[in-house]
Amino acid sequence: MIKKRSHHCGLLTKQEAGTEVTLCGWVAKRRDHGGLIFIDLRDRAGIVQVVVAPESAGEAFGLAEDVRNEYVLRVTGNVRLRTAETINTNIATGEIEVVATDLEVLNASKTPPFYIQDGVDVDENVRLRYRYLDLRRPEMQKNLILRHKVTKLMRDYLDTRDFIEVETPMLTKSTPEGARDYLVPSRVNPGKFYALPQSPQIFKQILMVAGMERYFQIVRCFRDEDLRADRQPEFTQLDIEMSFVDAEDIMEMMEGLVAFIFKGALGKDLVAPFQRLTWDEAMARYGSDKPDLRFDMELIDMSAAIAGSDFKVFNAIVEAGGQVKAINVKGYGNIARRELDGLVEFVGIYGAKGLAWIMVNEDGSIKSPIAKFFSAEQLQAIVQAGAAEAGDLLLFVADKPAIVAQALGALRLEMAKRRNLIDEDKLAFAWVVNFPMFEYSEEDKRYVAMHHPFTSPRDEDIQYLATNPGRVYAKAYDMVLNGTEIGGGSIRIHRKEVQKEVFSAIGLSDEEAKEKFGFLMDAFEFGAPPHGGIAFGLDRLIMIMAKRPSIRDVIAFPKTQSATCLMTQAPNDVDEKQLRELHIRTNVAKKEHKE
RNA sequence: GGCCUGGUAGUUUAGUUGGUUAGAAUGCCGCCCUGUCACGGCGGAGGUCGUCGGUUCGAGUCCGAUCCAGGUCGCCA
Repeated sequence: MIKKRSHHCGLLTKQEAGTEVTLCGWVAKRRDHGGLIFIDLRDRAGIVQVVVAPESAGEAFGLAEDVRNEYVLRVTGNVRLRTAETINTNIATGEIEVVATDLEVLNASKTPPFYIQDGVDVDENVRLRYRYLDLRRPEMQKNLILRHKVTKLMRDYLDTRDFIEVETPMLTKSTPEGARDYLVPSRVNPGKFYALPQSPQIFKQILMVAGMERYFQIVRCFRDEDLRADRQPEFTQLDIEMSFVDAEDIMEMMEGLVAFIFKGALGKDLVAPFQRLTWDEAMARYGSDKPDLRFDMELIDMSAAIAGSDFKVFNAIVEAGGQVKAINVKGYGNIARRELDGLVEFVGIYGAKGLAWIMVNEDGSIKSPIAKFFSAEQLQAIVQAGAAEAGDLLLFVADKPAIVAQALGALRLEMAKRRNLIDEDKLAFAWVVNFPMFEYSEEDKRYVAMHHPFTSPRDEDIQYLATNPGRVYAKAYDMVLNGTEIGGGSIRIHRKEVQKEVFSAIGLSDEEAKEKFGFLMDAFEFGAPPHGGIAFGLDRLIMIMAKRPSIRDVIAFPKTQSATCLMTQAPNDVDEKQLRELHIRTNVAKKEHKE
């Protein structure tokens, strides 16, 4: 007799012993002893052992003999306590088993290309092609469930604080400033294109003008740029905007949100407020605007210690406005020469032309190819500045400040990994505040907005907008967790004059500004409230919470590094007819690539 | 666009200075097995060595090109 599912496999306990249950799930494993068959049956909740024996199961036994991995079964049977010798402590339901009385094969399955279990080491090609099997693995299901929990907690937290979730358009206007847009041709407007949003930035600001006061949206965003472990062409943001607040109000609200999420989803208590670092300080001490604060190894400025030496290389760089900085890799004075050569190459990736080193031997003597350029006193000063003790290794980069920061910042992370200094259980939150408003683009020969051009300059810096954009700092803040930027936002400009000055500072003429953002400028003339907000990268946040190395593991159907989907084969060729309707002709030779 | 790593049975992989029939584990198939949970025993099938071209008497191995995946620099307001 066919019965409806009564329980989940993974949730059965000793409580159910002696009762009849009906389970539905997939065959994780079959162990056939000839006259007795064990089936590990798996559903979303977990695994339970089903025992099929001729004396209790009758005709079900015959069916069980032909069952294979990943067959879909419905099993009715009686829950029984296992005898002491047969208890399996490795699974949650190991103290019980289900003695089948009836079994129905709901569907057969081909032999899967890989094991449906955790910790499998399978090529990403195969995992992505058979994503539905990859997602059937418990750890992947756990990731998606965690993601669901987090977005629910976000909605709960924001709802109780009077935020309104509003949807903004997916088909919107291209704004070439910033990342490349994904474009969508318009059939009814020949030759014209929509852009998929890089973020709902302008819409959420307009929602503030509209008087929503507190807005949020869990929203897909699109950027047509190269992919990374933590970058996908479509990704999800928790987008937030508030009126009548300052930066502190927003940061405080977001600390509360993050604490609520970590408590609710992982049971972890966070200590707020988080550490605050100015951008200048973060760059100086860690060489990064998203420092990993789970370990120390700060960058040390050696300019004073090396002053007056005979080392022409260092002197020339300092005279040209450069820096000499170092990190102290504790206890690594015994590094192999070969590895040291590798480090020179490593910093080269980031534009550093060299890497100098000083080892402090166990007897306190110095070993270094640059030691000869310094007097004994100078060497002593360098060792002291670097707080180097016997057995330590000092690594120096001398270059323009940006390159020193980049190279030494990356080297700091690399050495921490090699020295195993990173506590994977640690959660190091911080705010990086006071970003520069602009950075100079060598490529475009002009200043560009570091955050985005709607970010408000600090009040005291507005006076320099026209004369010296380089010294203007912004009311911008990033939330950093374990060296990853998980959120970034700012107080916005709500006055038209200031917005105009900012546009002009980045070389945007009145006409261009009007053409690109005229509707925003117009809106600002109708009582725009002071406002600000933030956007969190949901994928990155979940990635860290799930302790995964890539956001691909927390996105159900991610793209490969070349932005394709191995399961659906997107993107693909389309019919001539479709292109004609869209008034589009490509200049790519047919069948030139891809098969 | 640059640099780096990898591509060998379904899967994970070994493969030496180029040399006979490309080896293992696991999975799969068949037979046996009533307390296993990485079940066990016996037997078996399964490979265009990513693709194309070149060097060579001979290429999984060397060279060139190319495709795919991953990492990374640039890029990502």
